Amino acid sequence: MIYSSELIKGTLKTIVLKLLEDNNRMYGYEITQRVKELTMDKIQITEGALYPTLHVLEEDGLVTTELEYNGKRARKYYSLSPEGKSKTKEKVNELADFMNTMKFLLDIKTQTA
Amino acid sequence: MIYSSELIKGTLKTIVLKLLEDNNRMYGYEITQRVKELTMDKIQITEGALYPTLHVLEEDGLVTTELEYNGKRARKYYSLSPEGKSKTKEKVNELADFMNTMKFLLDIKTQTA
DNA sequence: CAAAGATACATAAGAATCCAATGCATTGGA
DNA sequence: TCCAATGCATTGGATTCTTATGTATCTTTG
Repeated sequence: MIYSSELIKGTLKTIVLKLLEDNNRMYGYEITQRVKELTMDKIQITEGALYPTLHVLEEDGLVTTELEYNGKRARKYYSLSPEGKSKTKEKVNELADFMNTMKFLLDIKTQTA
Repeated sequence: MIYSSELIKGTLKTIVLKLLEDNNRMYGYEITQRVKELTMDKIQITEGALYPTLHVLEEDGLVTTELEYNGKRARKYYSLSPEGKSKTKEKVNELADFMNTMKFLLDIKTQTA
């Protein structure tokens, strides 16, 4: 099963921030592969979605970047800034809370009609 | 806490379908109030989001409608069609699975670097 | 050694979805 | 009598993702 794309909306930024929190620094392609691997192919982040998101995170000062080379192959490493770290905690907490709320909604069987 | 709007995206349709499954039939305003009440004001569905969603569900044949009057006050009741019922199970299962995946992602603390 | 696939960055046009604002009308209570 | 709540709905705009495309390098395989 691959999740319908609408489900991914709104969670991408939080996923990226969380991965960066856990891994110190990562580059774009690595993020797509890591997510694919961790979710057993259920979530496949496309590059067209990821790169704009990373750029926004950078503009907002939540991540810093370092460009490095493996031979001639460029890699742009992303790391959380101090603001990024606190923002990550916020976003992760919010998403965890949201999921609890959703779980509650989905579990409801009967209603006072 | 009110969830940032991005989080609601992608889950609205499933929430509405699930509520209709549990309650047999509901009208628009009732849905907004029920969600607000069930989530302790954390999820507030705006009418500009709800009505287009309901109309799409109707176009897709997932819900049927009945217009009724309380005095002169019109109420449009929505009910699941047979397709709507099976679609609801699909969507709820998908969302439950997605939430498990997200929970897994958010719980990860250390990574093989 | 040539070709194909994987790695690695990026942008652009369009679709989808939600938000904020607005509008109209009715009902109930202060 | 007036305001808040109820109840429907639409519109313009913003945000966010998808699909498609582009460039280039590295690695593996026939």
